[in-house]
Amino acid sequence: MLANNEINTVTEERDTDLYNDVLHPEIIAKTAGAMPEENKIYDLSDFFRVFGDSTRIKLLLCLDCSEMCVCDLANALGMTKSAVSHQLKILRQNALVSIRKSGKNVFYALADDHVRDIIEKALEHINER
Amino acid sequence: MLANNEINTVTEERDTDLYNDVLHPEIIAKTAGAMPEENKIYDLSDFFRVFGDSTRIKLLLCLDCSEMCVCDLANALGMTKSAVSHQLKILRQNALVSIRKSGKNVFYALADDHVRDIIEKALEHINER
DNA sequence: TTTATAGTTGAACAGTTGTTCAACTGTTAT
DNA sequence: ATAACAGTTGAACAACTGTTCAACTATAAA
Repeated sequence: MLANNEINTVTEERDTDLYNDVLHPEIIAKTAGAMPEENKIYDLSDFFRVFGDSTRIKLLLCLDCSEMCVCDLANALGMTKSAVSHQLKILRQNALVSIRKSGKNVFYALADDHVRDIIEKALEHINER
Repeated sequence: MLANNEINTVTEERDTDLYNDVLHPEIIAKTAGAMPEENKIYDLSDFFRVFGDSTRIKLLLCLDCSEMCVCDLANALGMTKSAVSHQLKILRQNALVSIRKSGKNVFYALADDHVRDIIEKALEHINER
C-alpha cells in the first residue's frame, strides 16, 4: 500500500553541505509565499504516485473504455486476480474508481473525469518531446 | 537426492488463481483494441512517477514561481544541496526542467507549460473530493 | 597559488513497493 | 450440504527509491 509519508525525514545539519547561505532572499521569500501548505503537497505527490505504476495505468485505461469485473481485468492484463485486486484496492483508496457488486462479480469503473483529463495531458507532454 | 533424469517439473498454471475464464470476451476485446502500445504505457507511468515525490513536487512549485539556483532551492526546501541536486537530476532526465549556467551558479527553470497544467488538474481533483 | 563557494556524483543504507502464495469470505448452482 | 467460482487479504520477498556522506569538479575572489 502506498504510504502517506515519504522515505526518511531526519536531517541533522552537517558542516560540509550547508544550505544556510541565501543567494537571492527575495526569490526565496516569493516562493515561500506562493507554496501550498505541506499537507496539500503530500496529497499531490501521493495522488501522482498512484499513476506511477504501469499496472495501475493499464487498469485505468481499461476502465476508461468500459466498466469491468476483476476477472476480466486480470484476463485483459495477463495477471492473476490477486495482483489485480491489490492494485484495485489502491485505486479505490485514492478515490479513482468506484465499485458495483452483482452476484459473484465486482464491477469497477472510473470514479470521475479528472482521471481522463490528467492522463490526456500527460500523453500530450510525452508525445511532444 | 534428486534423480538426474528428472528435468524440472512442468510449471503449468496453478489451479487456485487462474485468469483463464473469460466472463465478458467482447469487453476484453474492446479494451485490447483501445489500449496504447506497451512502450507508451511505460512512458506514461514513468512520467507520473516523477511527480510522485514531495521533494520533486516542491521543486517544481518553486520553479513555477521563478527560475532558481540550486543553493536557493536547497534553502527554500530546508534540504542539503546534495539531496536537491539528486532530485533535480531526475527532473532534468525527464525533460521537466531546463538549466542556465552563470558563473558559479546553475539556474533551473520549468521546461514547458504541461507541468503547470498537470499539477493544476491534480489539485482540482484533490480539492473536489 | 590558495581559499571559498556552487554544484555534482557514487556508494551505502534504510524505508517502500509490487507480485506471489496461501488461506480466506461470500455468492451461486448442484 | 457441498462444490465451484469471484474476489480479497496478509505475510514474505526481491527490487526499487530518496537521503546521507564523502569526495570530487569548476568558477571566482584574495
